[in-house]
Amino acid sequence: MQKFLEILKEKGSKVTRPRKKVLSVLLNANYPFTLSEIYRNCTDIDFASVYRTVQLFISMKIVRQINMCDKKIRYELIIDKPHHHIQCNGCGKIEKLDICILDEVRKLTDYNITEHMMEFSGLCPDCKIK
Amino acid sequence: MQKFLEILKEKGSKVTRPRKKVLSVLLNANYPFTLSEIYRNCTDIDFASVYRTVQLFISMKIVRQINMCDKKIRYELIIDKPHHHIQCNGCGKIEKLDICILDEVRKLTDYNITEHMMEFSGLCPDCKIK
DNA sequence: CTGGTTGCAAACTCTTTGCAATCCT
DNA sequence: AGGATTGCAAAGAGTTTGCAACCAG
Repeated sequence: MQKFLEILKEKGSKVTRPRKKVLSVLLNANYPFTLSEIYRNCTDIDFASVYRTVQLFISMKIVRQINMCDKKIRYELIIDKPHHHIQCNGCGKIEKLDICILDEVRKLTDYNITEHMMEFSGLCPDCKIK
Repeated sequence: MQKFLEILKEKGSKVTRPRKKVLSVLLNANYPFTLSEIYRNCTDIDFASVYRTVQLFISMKIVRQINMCDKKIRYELIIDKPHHHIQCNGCGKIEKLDICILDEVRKLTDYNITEHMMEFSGLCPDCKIK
Protein backbone atom coordinates (compact mmCIF):
# COMPACT_ATOMS: atom_id res chain seq x y z
CA MET A 1 0.00 0.00 0.00
CA GLN A 2 2.61 2.48 1.12
CA LYS A 3 4.77 1.66 -1.88
CA PHE A 4 1.96 2.58 -4.25
CA LEU A 5 1.16 5.80 -2.44
CA GLU A 6 4.80 6.79 -2.84
CA ILE A 7 4.52 6.29 -6.60
CA LEU A 8 1.50 8.60 -6.61
CA LYS A 9 3.38 11.34 -4.78
CA GLU A 10 6.51 10.94 -6.88
CA LYS A 11 4.52 11.50 -10.03
CA GLY A 12 2.90 14.61 -8.60
CA SER A 13 -0.54 13.16 -7.91
CA LYS A 14 -2.42 13.62 -4.70
CA VAL A 15 -3.19 10.89 -2.20
CA THR A 16 -6.94 11.09 -1.86
CA ARG A 17 -9.69 9.05 -0.23
CA PRO A 18 -10.94 7.50 -3.51
CA ARG A 19 -7.44 6.54 -4.58
CA LYS A 20 -6.60 4.93 -1.24
CA LYS A 21 -9.89 3.05 -1.32
CA VAL A 22 -9.42 1.70 -4.87
CA LEU A 23 -5.90 0.67 -3.96
CA SER A 24 -7.02 -1.24 -0.88
CA VAL A 25 -9.78 -2.98 -2.83
CA LEU A 26 -7.26 -4.13 -5.42
CA LEU A 27 -4.84 -5.22 -2.72
CA ASN A 28 -7.50 -7.42 -1.15
CA ALA A 29 -8.77 -8.85 -4.44
CA ASN A 30 -7.48 -12.34 -4.97
CA TYR A 31 -8.29 -12.30 -8.65
CA PRO A 32 -8.53 -9.54 -11.27
CA PHE A 33 -11.63 -7.40 -10.67
CA THR A 34 -13.83 -5.76 -13.28
CA LEU A 35 -14.50 -2.03 -12.95
CA SER A 36 -17.89 -2.66 -11.40
CA GLU A 37 -16.47 -5.18 -8.97
CA ILE A 38 -14.01 -2.53 -7.83
CA TYR A 39 -16.82 0.03 -7.67
CA ARG A 40 -19.09 -2.26 -5.66
CA ASN A 41 -16.35 -2.62 -3.07
CA CYS A 42 -15.71 1.13 -2.85
CA THR A 43 -18.52 2.45 -0.71
CA ASP A 44 -19.20 6.17 -1.06
CA ILE A 45 -16.96 6.57 -4.08
CA ASP A 46 -18.52 7.70 -7.32
CA PHE A 47 -18.21 5.40 -10.32
CA ALA A 48 -16.49 8.11 -12.36
CA SER A 49 -13.82 8.48 -9.70
CA VAL A 50 -13.21 4.75 -9.62
CA TYR A 51 -12.98 4.83 -13.40
CA ARG A 52 -10.53 7.73 -13.46
CA THR A 53 -8.47 6.29 -10.65
CA VAL A 54 -8.04 2.99 -12.47
CA GLN A 55 -7.03 4.84 -15.65
CA LEU A 56 -4.53 6.85 -13.63
CA PHE A 57 -3.11 3.71 -12.04
CA ILE A 58 -2.72 2.11 -15.47
CA SER A 59 -0.82 5.13 -16.76
CA MET A 60 1.44 4.92 -13.71
CA LYS A 61 2.01 1.20 -14.19
CA ILE A 62 0.44 0.45 -10.82
CA VAL A 63 -2.31 -1.58 -12.44
CA ARG A 64 -2.50 -3.77 -15.51
CA GLN A 65 -5.47 -4.72 -17.61
CA ILE A 66 -6.44 -8.36 -18.07
CA ASN A 67 -8.82 -9.88 -20.60
CA MET A 68 -10.14 -13.24 -19.59
CA CYS A 69 -12.30 -15.73 -21.44
CA ASP A 70 -15.53 -14.20 -20.13
CA LYS A 71 -14.70 -11.14 -22.31
CA LYS A 72 -14.84 -8.78 -19.35
CA ILE A 73 -11.99 -6.34 -18.88
CA ARG A 74 -10.38 -6.86 -15.50
CA TYR A 75 -7.69 -5.11 -13.54
CA GLU A 76 -4.97 -6.25 -11.20
CA LEU A 77 -2.19 -4.58 -9.27
CA ILE A 78 1.27 -5.02 -10.71
CA ILE A 79 2.86 -6.68 -7.72
CA ASP A 80 4.48 -9.71 -9.25
CA LYS A 81 5.78 -10.52 -12.69
CA PRO A 82 3.34 -10.85 -15.58
CA HIS A 83 1.40 -14.08 -15.57
CA HIS A 84 -1.70 -15.62 -17.07
CA HIS A 85 -4.88 -17.09 -15.64
CA ILE A 86 -7.13 -20.10 -15.75
CA GLN A 87 -10.70 -19.79 -14.60
CA CYS A 88 -12.99 -22.62 -13.52
CA ASN A 89 -16.48 -22.38 -14.99
CA GLY A 90 -17.74 -24.65 -12.23
CA CYS A 91 -16.69 -23.03 -8.98
CA GLY A 92 -15.53 -19.75 -10.50
CA LYS A 93 -12.06 -19.78 -9.02
CA ILE A 94 -9.28 -18.02 -10.91
CA GLU A 95 -5.71 -19.30 -10.65
CA LYS A 96 -2.45 -17.88 -11.86
CA LEU A 97 -0.59 -19.81 -14.53
CA ASP A 98 3.16 -20.10 -14.43
CA ILE A 99 3.66 -20.80 -18.10
CA CYS A 100 4.07 -18.59 -21.17
CA ILE A 101 4.79 -18.94 -24.83
CA LEU A 102 5.94 -15.40 -25.54
CA ASP A 103 9.54 -16.24 -26.33
CA GLU A 104 8.54 -18.96 -28.77
CA VAL A 105 6.20 -16.57 -30.57
CA ARG A 106 8.94 -13.95 -30.69
CA LYS A 107 11.30 -16.40 -32.32
CA LEU A 108 8.67 -17.75 -34.68
CA THR A 109 7.40 -14.40 -35.92
CA ASP A 110 10.35 -12.05 -35.42
CA TYR A 111 7.82 -9.46 -34.16
CA ASN A 112 8.68 -6.93 -31.51
CA ILE A 113 5.80 -8.06 -29.30
CA THR A 114 4.54 -5.40 -26.91
CA GLU A 115 1.28 -6.93 -25.74
CA HIS A 116 -0.13 -10.39 -25.40
CA MET A 117 -2.89 -12.29 -23.65
CA MET A 118 -3.22 -15.95 -22.88
CA GLU A 119 -6.23 -16.91 -20.85
CA PHE A 120 -7.90 -20.25 -20.27
CA SER A 121 -11.16 -21.48 -18.85
CA GLY A 122 -12.78 -24.84 -18.20
CA LEU A 123 -13.39 -27.16 -15.30
CA CYS A 124 -10.88 -27.56 -12.53
CA PRO A 125 -9.87 -31.06 -11.34
CA ASP A 126 -12.47 -30.95 -8.54
CA CYS A 127 -15.38 -29.71 -10.65
CA LYS A 128 -14.77 -31.98 -13.63
CA ILE A 129 -15.42 -35.19 -11.67
CA LYS A 130 -18.73 -33.97 -10.25
CA MET B 1 -20.52 -20.63 -49.17
CA GLN B 2 -22.76 -23.49 -50.25
CA LYS B 3 -21.54 -25.64 -47.37
CA PHE B 4 -22.65 -23.03 -44.84
CA LEU B 5 -26.03 -22.53 -46.48
CA GLU B 6 -26.59 -26.27 -46.16
CA ILE B 7 -25.95 -26.06 -42.42
CA LEU B 8 -28.57 -23.31 -42.19
CA LYS B 9 -31.17 -25.42 -43.94
CA GLU B 10 -30.34 -28.57 -42.00
CA LYS B 11 -30.95 -26.73 -38.77
CA GLY B 12 -34.30 -25.42 -40.00
CA SER B 13 -33.26 -21.83 -40.61
CA LYS B 14 -34.09 -19.91 -43.76
CA VAL B 15 -31.56 -18.75 -46.31
CA THR B 16 -32.20 -15.02 -46.52
CA ARG B 17 -30.56 -12.03 -48.12
CA PRO B 18 -29.00 -10.73 -44.87
CA ARG B 19 -27.60 -14.15 -44.01
CA LYS B 20 -26.09 -14.67 -47.42
CA LYS B 21 -24.57 -11.21 -47.30
CA VAL B 22 -23.01 -11.64 -43.83
CA LEU B 23 -21.63 -14.98 -44.94
CA SER B 24 -20.02 -13.55 -48.03
CA VAL B 25 -18.49 -10.68 -46.07
CA LEU B 26 -16.95 -13.14 -43.63
CA LEU B 27 -15.73 -15.33 -46.48
CA ASN B 28 -13.93 -12.38 -48.04
CA ALA B 29 -12.49 -11.05 -44.76
CA ASN B 30 -8.85 -11.94 -44.44
CA TYR B 31 -8.80 -11.30 -40.73
CA PRO B 32 -11.43 -11.47 -37.97
CA PHE B 33 -13.93 -8.61 -38.35
CA THR B 34 -15.68 -6.72 -35.58
CA LEU B 35 -19.47 -6.47 -35.72
CA SER B 36 -19.30 -2.97 -37.15
CA GLU B 37 -16.76 -4.00 -39.75
CA ILE B 38 -19.17 -6.69 -40.86
CA TYR B 39 -22.03 -4.19 -40.80
CA ARG B 40 -20.09 -1.61 -42.81
CA ASN B 41 -19.56 -4.21 -45.52
CA CYS B 42 -23.22 -5.25 -45.62
CA THR B 43 -24.94 -2.51 -47.59
CA ASP B 44 -28.69 -2.27 -47.05
CA ILE B 45 -28.69 -4.66 -44.10
CA ASP B 46 -29.84 -3.37 -40.73
CA PHE B 47 -27.37 -3.52 -37.86
CA ALA B 48 -29.77 -5.60 -35.77
CA SER B 49 -29.98 -8.20 -38.53
CA VAL B 50 -26.20 -8.40 -38.79
CA TYR B 51 -26.07 -8.76 -35.03
CA ARG B 52 -28.69 -11.52 -34.92
CA THR B 53 -27.16 -13.30 -37.88
CA VAL B 54 -23.76 -13.43 -36.25
CA GLN B 55 -25.31 -14.73 -33.01
CA LEU B 56 -27.13 -17.38 -35.03
CA PHE B 57 -23.94 -18.39 -36.83
CA ILE B 58 -22.14 -18.72 -33.50
CA SER B 59 -24.86 -20.99 -32.14
CA MET B 60 -24.55 -23.11 -35.29
CA LYS B 61 -20.76 -23.27 -35.01
CA ILE B 62 -20.37 -21.51 -38.35
CA VAL B 63 -18.58 -18.58 -36.71
CA ARG B 64 -16.27 -18.28 -33.73
CA GLN B 65 -15.57 -15.28 -31.56
CA ILE B 66 -12.03 -13.93 -31.21
CA ASN B 67 -10.69 -11.50 -28.63
CA MET B 68 -7.59 -9.75 -29.73
CA CYS B 69 -5.24 -7.37 -27.92
CA ASP B 70 -7.18 -4.30 -29.04
CA LYS B 71 -10.04 -5.52 -26.76
CA LYS B 72 -12.51 -5.58 -29.61
CA ILE B 73 -14.63 -8.69 -30.10
CA ARG B 74 -14.09 -10.09 -33.56
CA TYR B 75 -15.64 -12.90 -35.55
CA GLU B 76 -14.29 -15.37 -38.07
CA LEU B 77 -15.74 -18.26 -40.03
CA ILE B 78 -14.83 -21.69 -38.76
CA ILE B 79 -13.17 -22.94 -41.89
CA ASP B 80 -9.87 -24.22 -40.61
CA LYS B 81 -8.68 -25.55 -37.29
CA PRO B 82 -8.50 -23.20 -34.29
CA HIS B 83 -5.53 -20.87 -34.39
CA HIS B 84 -4.28 -17.68 -32.79
CA HIS B 85 -3.32 -14.27 -34.12
CA ILE B 86 -0.63 -11.65 -34.04
CA GLN B 87 -1.46 -8.09 -34.97
CA CYS B 88 0.99 -5.39 -36.06
CA ASN B 89 0.40 -2.05 -34.39
CA GLY B 90 2.33 -0.37 -37.17
CA CYS B 91 0.66 -1.45 -40.40
CA GLY B 92 -2.35 -3.11 -38.79
CA LYS B 93 -1.97 -6.48 -40.45
CA ILE B 94 -3.23 -9.55 -38.65
CA GLU B 95 -1.54 -12.91 -39.16
CA LYS B 96 -2.45 -16.39 -38.06
CA LEU B 97 -0.16 -18.11 -35.60
CA ASP B 98 0.60 -21.76 -35.94
CA ILE B 99 1.55 -22.37 -32.34
CA CYS B 100 -0.41 -23.19 -29.21
CA ILE B 101 0.24 -24.05 -25.61
CA LEU B 102 -3.07 -25.68 -24.79
CA ASP B 103 -1.72 -29.19 -24.25
CA GLU B 104 0.98 -27.97 -21.91
CA VAL B 105 -1.58 -26.06 -19.84
CA ARG B 106 -3.82 -29.12 -19.74
CA LYS B 107 -0.98 -31.21 -18.39
CA LEU B 108 0.14 -28.57 -15.95
CA THR B 109 -3.26 -27.81 -14.47
CA ASP B 110 -5.26 -30.99 -15.02
CA TYR B 111 -8.21 -28.77 -16.00
CA ASN B 112 -10.76 -29.79 -18.56
CA ILE B 113 -10.14 -26.69 -20.67
CA THR B 114 -13.06 -25.66 -22.85
CA GLU B 115 -12.03 -22.18 -23.91
CA HIS B 116 -8.81 -20.32 -24.36
CA MET B 117 -7.37 -17.27 -26.03
CA MET B 118 -3.82 -16.42 -26.97
CA GLU B 119 -3.38 -13.21 -28.85
CA PHE B 120 -0.32 -11.09 -29.50
CA SER B 121 0.41 -7.62 -30.80
CA GLY B 122 3.48 -5.57 -31.50
CA LEU B 123 5.55 -4.49 -34.48
CA CYS B 124 6.09 -6.80 -37.42
CA PRO B 125 9.62 -7.28 -38.82
CA ASP B 126 9.01 -4.57 -41.46
CA CYS B 127 7.55 -1.96 -39.13
CA LYS B 128 10.02 -2.43 -36.32
CA ILE B 129 13.00 -1.26 -38.38
CA LYS B 130 11.30 1.93 -39.56
C1' DC C 1 -50.23 -19.25 -46.51
C1' DT C 2 -47.60 -18.86 -42.35
C1' DG C 3 -43.98 -18.98 -39.12
C1' DG C 4 -39.38 -17.39 -39.25
C1' DT C 5 -36.94 -13.14 -40.23
C1' DT C 6 -36.17 -8.26 -40.97
C1' DG C 7 -36.00 -3.24 -40.15
C1' DC C 8 -36.96 0.29 -37.18
C1' DA C 9 -36.89 2.36 -32.92
C1' DA C 10 -36.04 2.24 -28.43
C1' DA C 11 -34.07 0.25 -24.24
C1' DC C 12 -29.92 -1.25 -21.93
C1' DT C 13 -25.26 -1.52 -20.40
C1' DC C 14 -20.86 0.10 -20.16
C1' DT C 15 -17.63 3.78 -20.78
C1' DT C 16 -16.26 8.52 -20.94
C1' DT C 17 -16.46 13.61 -20.17
C1' DG C 18 -17.71 18.70 -18.68
C1' DC C 19 -18.10 21.40 -14.88
C1' DA C 20 -18.92 23.45 -10.40
C1' DA C 21 -17.88 22.22 -5.70
C1' DT C 22 -14.46 20.24 -2.76
C1' DC C 23 -10.18 18.50 -1.08
C1' DC C 24 -4.97 17.86 -0.64
C1' DT C 25 -0.55 19.93 -0.03
C1' DA D 1 -4.61 29.69 -1.45
C1' DG D 2 -4.79 27.32 -5.60
C1' DG D 3 -4.52 23.68 -8.61
C1' DA D 4 -5.77 18.81 -8.62
C1' DT D 5 -9.58 15.86 -7.83
C1' DT D 6 -14.32 14.54 -6.93
C1' DG D 7 -19.31 13.84 -7.57
C1' DC D 8 -23.03 14.53 -10.35
C1' DA D 9 -25.29 14.38 -14.44
C1' DA D 10 -25.33 13.72 -18.98
C1' DA D 11 -23.27 12.27 -23.37
C1' DG D 12 -21.30 8.48 -26.18
C1' DA D 13 -20.54 3.95 -27.84
C1' DG D 14 -21.79 -0.67 -28.24
C1' DT D 15 -25.19 -4.24 -27.52
C1' DT D 16 -29.74 -6.19 -27.20
C1' DT D 17 -34.86 -6.52 -27.73
C1' DG D 18 -40.11 -5.80 -28.93
C1' DC D 19 -42.99 -5.57 -32.55
C1' DA D 20 -45.39 -4.86 -36.88
C1' DA D 21 -44.33 -5.67 -41.69
C1' DC D 22 -42.26 -8.84 -44.83
C1' DC D 23 -40.50 -12.90 -47.13
C1' DA D 24 -38.73 -17.85 -47.96
C1' DG D 25 -40.35 -22.35 -48.26
